[in-house]
Amino acid sequence: MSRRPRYLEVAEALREDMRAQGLGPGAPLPTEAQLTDRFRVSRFTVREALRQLAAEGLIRRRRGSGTIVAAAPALRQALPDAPALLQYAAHTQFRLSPARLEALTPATARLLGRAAGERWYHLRGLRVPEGEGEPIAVTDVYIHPRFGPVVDRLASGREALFAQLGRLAGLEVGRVRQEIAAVAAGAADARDLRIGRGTPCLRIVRQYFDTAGEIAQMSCSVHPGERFTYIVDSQR
Amino acid sequence: MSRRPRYLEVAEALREDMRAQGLGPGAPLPTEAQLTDRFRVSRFTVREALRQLAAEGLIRRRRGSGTIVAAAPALRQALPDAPALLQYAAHTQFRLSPARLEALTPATARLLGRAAGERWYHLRGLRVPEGEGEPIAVTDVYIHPRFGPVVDRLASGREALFAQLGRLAGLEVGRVRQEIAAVAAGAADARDLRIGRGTPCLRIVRQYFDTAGEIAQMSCSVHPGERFTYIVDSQR
DNA sequence: GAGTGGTCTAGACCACTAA
DNA sequence: TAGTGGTCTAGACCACTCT
Repeated sequence: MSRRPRYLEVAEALREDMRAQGLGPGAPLPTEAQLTDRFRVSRFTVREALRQLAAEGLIRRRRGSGTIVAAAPALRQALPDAPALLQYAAHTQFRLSPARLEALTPATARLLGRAAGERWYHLRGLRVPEGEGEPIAVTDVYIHPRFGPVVDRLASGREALFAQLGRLAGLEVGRVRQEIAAVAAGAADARDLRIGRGTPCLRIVRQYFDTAGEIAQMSCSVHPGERFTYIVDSQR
Repeated sequence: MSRRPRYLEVAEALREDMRAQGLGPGAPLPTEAQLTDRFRVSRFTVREALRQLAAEGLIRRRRGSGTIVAAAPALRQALPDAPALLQYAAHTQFRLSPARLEALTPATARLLGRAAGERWYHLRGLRVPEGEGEPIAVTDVYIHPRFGPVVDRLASGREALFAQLGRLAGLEVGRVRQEIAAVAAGAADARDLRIGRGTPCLRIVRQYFDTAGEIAQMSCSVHPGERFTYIVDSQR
């Protein structure tokens, strides 16, 4: 068996197919039987691959009817508990600007619930799908000055910034507070996201605290409404 | 084969186990081998059940190590009923239209993740501040037909519909799934909320399940962005 | 080394959809 | 009625964790 699970390779091949052939919403995908033939794998493996794509919101499946490309290829984020939060970067990349120590402007301070003039490391990042596609989010990240020794080693890529901070500075996440609102895209965000000004967006402001209760990082993400859906699943 | 998939029954039995035995975070669950013996099913069925629980965030699995109860999402305290979740609910009222049994339109069915043509009781409500002020949300509520005997006794007021259903029909909420997105206000919603068409809004689609895992109620709320913010506070 | 969960095969029957 | 995806069985080998 190869190092990478077969079903992930099949999923990747299907993603590439949809991209290359420019399949739009509603376009049919091959049936499971056709895929087992094409990839020379069992139905189990094909179904695992399709399950993966369905979980990503890329396809929809209906018994008796078939598999089609989903209406809105939106990224879906599930489960707001911290571990899942760190993992949702799975099929996306985060492109970072260099970090700079800056004073919070009054508007930013109000948004983040801090005092204006506080100094934080600030960087701006764009989250894009692996391969190709429209940006999914633009994020302003603020990192507490006590992490100064490691901020220059934060890298673009798949790993979440908070996970990198944990690895580099031995930080453990304790609590995450999120504030979700609908806003109209501003000028800078609209440009970076390649959308029109005023497009409805989800704005998610997060505050990360370590296990001692000290605030460590804050971020403000803006997601175009049609490219992102936030899902919470809770049990009593 | 029974009408209800075997793996859902296994999942439900395991949920009941965790509840009855009061298993806390980190407590080990039986191994897959033990569960195949106990329930007399194949490993596939056991794994589907465990996959279900993992997707709900109830358990965590690690190869070589075993399956344990997951750290509880801190969200849970906020979820028992909608008013506790929505901070403003204490000072608002909910004005209802009468419930009518209707077939889901294709668009609504897609939004709610159901099949078009399914028949549900439908009512539309407007949440307004006590005293005076602009509406805070407009909500379409869908109630499962099995509650037919009590839907006419649902009343406008401060008590959440789900709480009323619980009181009138002896229903207990088991799981709540919420899907949050940013959308532009449509014509009908804009009129009811007295905002302009295209105004950014938070759309929250909720699915309520009873303790047996059966879906009981669904709702779709639309909040003008500047009148509503959704806050999640999660603790590990 | 023993035991765990992760991946995978080759079958089978079923519920549902669409022609 | 033919074909789809959903469920399920009985096996197998593997990567990983713990002791």
